[in-house]
Amino acid sequence: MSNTAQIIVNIPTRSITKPFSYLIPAHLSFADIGWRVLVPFGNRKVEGFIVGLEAESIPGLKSILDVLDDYPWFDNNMLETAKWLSNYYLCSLAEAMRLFIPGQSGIKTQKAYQVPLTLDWEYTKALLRDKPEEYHTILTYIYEHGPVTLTDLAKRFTSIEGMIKFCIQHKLIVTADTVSKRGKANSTMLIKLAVSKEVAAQIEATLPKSKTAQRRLLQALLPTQELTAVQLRSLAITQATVKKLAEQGLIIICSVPVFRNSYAGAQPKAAELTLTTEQLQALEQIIPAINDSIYKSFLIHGVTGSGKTQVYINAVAEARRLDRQAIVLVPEIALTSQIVARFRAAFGDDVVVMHSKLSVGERYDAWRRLHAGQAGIVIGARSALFAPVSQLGLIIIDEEHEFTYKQEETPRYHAREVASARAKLAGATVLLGSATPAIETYYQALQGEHKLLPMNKRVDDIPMPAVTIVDMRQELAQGRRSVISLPLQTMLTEILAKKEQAIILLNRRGYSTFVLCRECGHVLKCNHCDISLVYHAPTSILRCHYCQERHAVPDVCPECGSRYIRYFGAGTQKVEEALEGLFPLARIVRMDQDTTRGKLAHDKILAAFAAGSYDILLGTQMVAKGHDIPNVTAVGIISADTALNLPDFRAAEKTFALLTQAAGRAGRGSKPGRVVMQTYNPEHYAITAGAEHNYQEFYQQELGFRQQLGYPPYANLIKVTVQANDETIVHRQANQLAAELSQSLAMAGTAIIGPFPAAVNKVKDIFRVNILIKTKDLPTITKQISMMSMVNQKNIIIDIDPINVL
DNA sequence: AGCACGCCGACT
DNA sequence: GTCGGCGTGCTC
Repeated sequence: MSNTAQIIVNIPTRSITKPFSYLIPAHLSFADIGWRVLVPFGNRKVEGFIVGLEAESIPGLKSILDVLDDYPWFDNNMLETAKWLSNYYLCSLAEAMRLFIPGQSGIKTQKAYQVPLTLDWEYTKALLRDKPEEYHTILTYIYEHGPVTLTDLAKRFTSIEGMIKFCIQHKLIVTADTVSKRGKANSTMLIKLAVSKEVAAQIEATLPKSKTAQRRLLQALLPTQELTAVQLRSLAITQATVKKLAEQGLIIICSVPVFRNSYAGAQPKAAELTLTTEQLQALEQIIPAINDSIYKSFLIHGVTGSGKTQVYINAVAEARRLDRQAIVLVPEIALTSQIVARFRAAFGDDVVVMHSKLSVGERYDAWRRLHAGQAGIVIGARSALFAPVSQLGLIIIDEEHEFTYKQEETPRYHAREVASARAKLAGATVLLGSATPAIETYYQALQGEHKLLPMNKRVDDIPMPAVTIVDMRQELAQGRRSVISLPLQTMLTEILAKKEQAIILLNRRGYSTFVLCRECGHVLKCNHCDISLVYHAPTSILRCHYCQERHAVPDVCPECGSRYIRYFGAGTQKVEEALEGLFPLARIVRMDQDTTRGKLAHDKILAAFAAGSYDILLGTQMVAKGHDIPNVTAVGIISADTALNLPDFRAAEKTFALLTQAAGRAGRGSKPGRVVMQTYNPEHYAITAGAEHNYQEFYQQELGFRQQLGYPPYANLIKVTVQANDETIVHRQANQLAAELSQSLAMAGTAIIGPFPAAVNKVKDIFRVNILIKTKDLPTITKQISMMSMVNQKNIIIDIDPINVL
């Protein structure tokens, strides 16, 4: 008999790594590995996850207080995935397991106090003699009302802090936190016939005429043998009648969970599409793999508009046919309503959509539907990867190169890596899709880690748009200083005349990107961050895009007192102004973080644009994603090298992906598309290859660069960031750490680079210094690091496979 | 994460 | 001589 459980307590800290042992009380003897429980921990009650059982009991153990669900939350696959994650990304098992819990924890704890039963009131009176009257009043209140929450006390009395502290110190009150389970299931009544149809019919016939309600209920039950609460209400049958029949043993009253579903409503099945040859060829490879139930990974390298979504849908249909579940990851749910709509059209209520706007309750319901097998497909951002699907058959990652798949807070996992780990453990298929695969992914595909499935043709053989590169240095040489070059202006004039539409991309919001004093060269910077302030025109205010702080525009330069303060660099607002000047009759709509505050703002703007209410859509990278508007025949890229100038090794990759994606928006209908790219680096391979839609060319160039500098895929990176609010301390600590690392990680194929200050040296008054580790043997190095004391230091961030090294 | 224990500065 | 600062260590 195992009566002891090993439990990971759900506390968000790296310093608790080992499980704790608790007794399993007799009434909870069913509790097994994977269950979520409530345990006493110190003087608190916390959530815990059972990860092991052992037979012998150690004396003095505390007991599990309760279970949090009526089934084990973690199955073996989820537990093993969490272990893998904690091991690979150097986080605690608790931090990894929390990812699988909606809202990170299944309980809500409220601080509460009560008076101990053994309290000596005479002694207390003496103790409180020279204290304010309030002390006694509050103590009496706590005594009379049992455990009283801190919020309740704060509402009723003023300045309770000192009193609480005093009482705890003298043991007049003790903490007795109140714990409530989160995301309780809503349930509804369901009544079932407890006897056979024949018997019921017989009884119904013999019932006295006066019992009309009971007879009606039995009659109603005869055809289906069960009725829901809603049906009972429509039959006007009361609770009393139901109770009567239940007492006679004719019916059973059950409670069944109901699920909140903000996407409810059956959708019509989409018409079967005729697949292209390339789609069929891809599916010929994918479908057998799903049937095999052995891990296999595919990379669909498909140009924009080649019909990847249809391949996803058919693959998911196959998994569902085999009664296996599918996880579909998209970079950002708000920007991908089209793919969600297509899945819902094809699979109706079998689809569960996860997004950040769902309440914790809705999230719980979605999770429960998946767990109960009531839904088989989950679509969402990277967190959907942790859905409780027990029959995992397929994981799809759309636009796999997107940086949003990397979580930028601990645990700093990459969805692609976790997907492959979870799929390996489940014997599932992974399907990655992109027009511009990440260099690492494509490299792995060529090494045979992913089966490569090329899709080079657009659906209906629509040609790729023709791209013109405009050298902005030449524009300037010809005396043109506008942010809109002559070729771009010409293109826009032409398409406006034809009543076609255009998208303009500029990866910077605001009006101007920096504000400079022409007298002394001083650039206005944020007080809390080491970054220049951005001028926002409509409000005439300077804003920091890192800490969001607003500053008034100074009349004179704070350095030299000069009045020559000028705005430089173009943001979306400035381009909007320029476009309005050039095309006063054109209807222009701007889409960036500043205009998409609301819940469905993206969708609204895109829908209005798609419906033809605007001629030009202008915005940041969000205009380049997830839509398909046939009347868009022109795309203008104001500054193709915005991302290129970042001092990061992925700058070229990011630029190439964005250019390709933006260009792909043009000419999706019957009319051919055109693209104008403005740049100061017209000969850079990210730009030239982007203009030619030539991934291979870009890949070869970029791979050479990566090899030369020993960057991924030729080595793995680990970024160690030291943070502190004192610049000298940060540097001292970083230097010390770098020395320590060079010593303990000294081996061939591993190099320590830095410390060097982060590109934005200070954010919100915190200084950051990075140390970069390059290694060809990641498992050994992570193991070494995991034994160092720095893994427990909270001002040190360890980022395995960082997405940037800034 | 909390919370207690513990060792050094400014106050009745 | 005490109140209180936050460094260190523990929680089954």
